[in-house]
Amino acid sequence: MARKYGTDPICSLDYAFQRIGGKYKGRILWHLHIRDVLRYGELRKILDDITPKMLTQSLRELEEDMLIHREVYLEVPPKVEYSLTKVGKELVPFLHHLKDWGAKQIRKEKLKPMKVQS
Amino acid sequence: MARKYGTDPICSLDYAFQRIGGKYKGRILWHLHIRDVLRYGELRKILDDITPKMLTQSLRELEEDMLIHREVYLEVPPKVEYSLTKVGKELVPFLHHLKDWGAKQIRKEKLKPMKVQS
DNA sequence: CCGTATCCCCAGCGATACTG
DNA sequence: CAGTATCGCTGGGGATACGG
Repeated sequence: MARKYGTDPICSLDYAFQRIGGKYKGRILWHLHIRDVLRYGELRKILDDITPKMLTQSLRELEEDMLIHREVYLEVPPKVEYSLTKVGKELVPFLHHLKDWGAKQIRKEKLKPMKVQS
Repeated sequence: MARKYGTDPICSLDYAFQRIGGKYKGRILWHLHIRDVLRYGELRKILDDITPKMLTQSLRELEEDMLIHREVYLEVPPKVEYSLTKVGKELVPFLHHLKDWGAKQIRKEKLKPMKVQS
């Protein structure tokens, strides 16, 4: 394999986007920040638009990039917990900022449709 | 059309990622921050791995989302300048920190290949 | 409960040529 | 100079079924 990402990163910004880009990674990191520790099934419920395949895939890549930690408990029934690593936690302020920015834009959009009026 | 993005955003974080995600948008915003104003041809040179199609497409979407401003000068030869809007500038701290984070990870990776040694 | 294994689709991206 | 127009590809993502 040797190529996890489509292309080599052009710069550090590119590098960062390759790691936290994708459809679900931002939200996964965010919820792990909010709840601190989450089990596989909990993540699946929270991100209720995700398939098991995509969830596993996203989690594996985040783990490989050292952004999250995976703790397996050898029990019956099995139990697996995910949490942010130190490196992953360093991204929290930025996710927060980005989230606030997004919320602000959404609020603005909601006020716009008034454009078409007499 | 009516659907510029594949899916409706699930939350504000999702919303934000839909706007600045994609392969080039982050870098475009970043360079507009650094250089303040850039012409089409200048952007094309700086992002030297981009095709005119992708550059135009990215710029149009960023403009539609009010993150950048497009100023056309009716001259011969034609001249078009791009710059960040107020809303776009609000993303700069985020991009800055994300870039620093990326740079830090890259530095770490460079020290790792020592793993395979006697 | 926590995942794999398959198969498939499509939107994002790329290459190239052309134009006001 | 600053873009369009066309066509083609490919890998990220989706649906569904199954396994330890």
